[in-house]
Amino acid sequence: MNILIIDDERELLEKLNSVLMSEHYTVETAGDGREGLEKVWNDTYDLILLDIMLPGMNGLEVLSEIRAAGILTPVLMLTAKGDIKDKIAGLNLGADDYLAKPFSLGELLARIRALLRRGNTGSPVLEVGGVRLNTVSREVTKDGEPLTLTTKEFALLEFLLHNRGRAVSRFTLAEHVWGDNFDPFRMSNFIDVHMKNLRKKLNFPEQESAIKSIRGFGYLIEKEER
Amino acid sequence: MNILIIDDERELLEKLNSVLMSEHYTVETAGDGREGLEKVWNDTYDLILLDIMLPGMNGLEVLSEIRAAGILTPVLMLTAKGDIKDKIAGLNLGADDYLAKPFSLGELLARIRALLRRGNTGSPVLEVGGVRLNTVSREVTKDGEPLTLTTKEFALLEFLLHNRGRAVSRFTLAEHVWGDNFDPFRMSNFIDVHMKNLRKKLNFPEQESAIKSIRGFGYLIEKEER
DNA sequence: GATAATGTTCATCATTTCTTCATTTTTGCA
DNA sequence: TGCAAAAATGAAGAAATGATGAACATTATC
Repeated sequence: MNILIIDDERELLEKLNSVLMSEHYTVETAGDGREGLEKVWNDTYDLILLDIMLPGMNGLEVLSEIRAAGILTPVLMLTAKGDIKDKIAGLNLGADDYLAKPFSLGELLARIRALLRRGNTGSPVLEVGGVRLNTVSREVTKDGEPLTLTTKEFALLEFLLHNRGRAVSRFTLAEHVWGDNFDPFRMSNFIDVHMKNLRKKLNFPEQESAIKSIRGFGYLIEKEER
Repeated sequence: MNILIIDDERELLEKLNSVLMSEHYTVETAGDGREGLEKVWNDTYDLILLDIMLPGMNGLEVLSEIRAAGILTPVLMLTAKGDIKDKIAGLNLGADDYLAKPFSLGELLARIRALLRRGNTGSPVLEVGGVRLNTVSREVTKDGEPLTLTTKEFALLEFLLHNRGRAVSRFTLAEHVWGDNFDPFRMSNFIDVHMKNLRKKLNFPEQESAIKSIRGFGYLIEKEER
């Protein structure tokens, strides 16, 4: 999961960055609204953390631009304490949640998880054909038996499950799972290799892998069990 | 997807033209309001980019004429920065979005995509005579039974369905489906071959192929089911 | 710092898909 | 009706894709 933080307080930025990284999110940062928007146009994020108080263009303006462009990525606004006016304005503009500074990291993480879960059942457990993936405890089981997935394998499976019924291109997969650290020009077949290993661990019967290949495009976990 | 740009700044016009072409849109341009309207009467577009500041007839007048004629094509207005008055006037006249100059190309593309997505039924499923093509999951079925299309077949069918009711030339087809990698001078009959294979898979009864041939031009999927 | 675990690159192979080409069929029109 | 251009077709070689095993590199863990 790829998160963009737009905030001008360097200290907070770095702290958030390291906490979110340790929670296995892929993180990018922007120090002001302009830079934030630039990133939003050029990349795909699963969540945006947006400070209202920003130099130059403020957070509400940034949000309004994002929504005007039809980008529906969930946005979690960070506001100064008690600034109810901003809160209301933000929600009207299409913010998905807000959090008053200072906030506890635990609360922030809880809200992030809630937003990332949205659109799904609301349960932190994603499932396909006997395989259950718990996004909170990060445990994966097949028919009750625990499986040990590596970080990348977990992230790939999680992303595919989040996008069930949607064919996901290799490029998108790389953007979300590898974030900034992938160079679209020097693409090798590392995604294929991880998929191979993942499939092997999931161990579905021949020709019935939960993860379908879409030739010339990418991968897909179907919406309905067959 | 067919886009009309009405703008008098030649430089901007050419830049937009080349960027949109490279994104596989079909683009036509007009240098003033008169010429723009002329094109609007004679062709069907999926989106119109309209500069407010035009010599002679201004953009708002053009927009008003278009809407007065009952043409509902989405219009994205281009305005000078901060010209709120124009913005409001434009939205009242039926503009669908506006963008202040100067703008980043990424932003423009994001808004275009947003508008084009709207224009359709909203559903990601395109259909013709029992064949359903899901643009999101990239699955295709005929009467409920899954069909396996190759990348090119899928792209061709998708493009024809997106342009239902419009005859599509071989050249346009090649531009959109093959993109950069096609050389208009070394044209062979590869499109015909793919169409043959596609038709065979869609397997419509004799003489009733969903895909009609337009002699000397290209192909067509009719607007209404017969 | 050694060892293990994980991630990435590389070469190979089977398979699918794309393109070309030669030939036949259809179509529009003189 | 007959002709020429365009389109459809079948077959075959060329190109591409994805799966895979294994080597190599990097990172984490003790």
